Amino acid sequence: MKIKRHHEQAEALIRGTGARVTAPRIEVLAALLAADRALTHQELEQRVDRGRGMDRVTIYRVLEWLTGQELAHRIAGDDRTWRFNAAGQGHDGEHAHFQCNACNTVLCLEDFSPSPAIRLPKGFRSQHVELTVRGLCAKCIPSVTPKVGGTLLRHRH
Amino acid sequence: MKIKRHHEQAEALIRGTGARVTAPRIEVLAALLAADRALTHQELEQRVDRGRGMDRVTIYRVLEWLTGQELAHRIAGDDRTWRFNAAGQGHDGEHAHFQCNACNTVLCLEDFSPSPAIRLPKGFRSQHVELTVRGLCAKCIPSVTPKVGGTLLRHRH
DNA sequence: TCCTATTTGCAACTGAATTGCAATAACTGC
DNA sequence: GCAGTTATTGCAATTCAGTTGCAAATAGGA
Repeated sequence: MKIKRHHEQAEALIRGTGARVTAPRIEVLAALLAADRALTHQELEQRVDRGRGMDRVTIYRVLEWLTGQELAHRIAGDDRTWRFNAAGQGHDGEHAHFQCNACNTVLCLEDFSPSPAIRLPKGFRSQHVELTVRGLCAKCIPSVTPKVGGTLLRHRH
Repeated sequence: MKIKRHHEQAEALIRGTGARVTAPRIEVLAALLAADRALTHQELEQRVDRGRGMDRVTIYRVLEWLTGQELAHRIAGDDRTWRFNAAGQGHDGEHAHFQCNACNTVLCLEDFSPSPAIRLPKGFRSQHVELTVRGLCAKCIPSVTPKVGGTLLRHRH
């Protein structure tokens, strides 16, 4: 059973940090591990709040903690809400994100090739390069595709 | 006088859209044109609110309008606040952004070379590619540089 | 100068995220 | 296994960016 495995994996990862192993931490991380895309706090609340009444704030704090432990990534989307993603699933290091312009779904893409050389202003230091592709996901294309075809959607910046 | 020129330029740009030429629109756009980096709503409020009592909401609405007219870009930073940038200053089309991990300053970088080929999942469509470099700006490097040197700062994702 | 649709100002509201503090429960050592 | 300590959690209140509704003001055409 898959769900079970994610719980176990989550527990192991958390235990590995040396910090306390608690139900909220396990459940939140397991939910992230089980997801095939980045989840918002709200989505996590729904997936985790079954049975047990876990507080909203606890989820926020767990996510903050997971991010600090590098067990999760926090992604800033275009709609002012954070999205989270389990780390260590082949998505370590530099990688790109995709965000759908219609439903705002975010997911991680393959690691991308050495970033094109970008010239920074004098005295600046680069620490991390992020590449975000915006567009339409498979689910949303039908809903915006024109009847005849050919029209290009205008995009936001 | 530089400031004056930005006002005139702003007025011309706005007039060019065919819509009404109003003081708030001119002042906000002029402030964006005068800036060497992307400005938050708050920063704009400070720069524009001199003398005249321009409402917060008006600035929001002007920015929304400018963005719609493609006279400005809206950039999602890592701190849940929008930043705005006058368009048409050689920063049209695909370009990269830099955001400082310490002070959150955002600025536009040179247009970047054809985006590295990213494989999207089946059925997805790409509309816009964004590249963001995170790191430290010239002003913030002194404040975080270790005494002896060599330590690498851990970076957020 | 007058008219009308577009903009602006004001006030109230939303929704995500944060903070303070008391209550709870993991781990430690016995 | 049990008590003690300290990290976590739950709850309530708060912040902060951004949004909405509506009446008052005003740009630009007649």
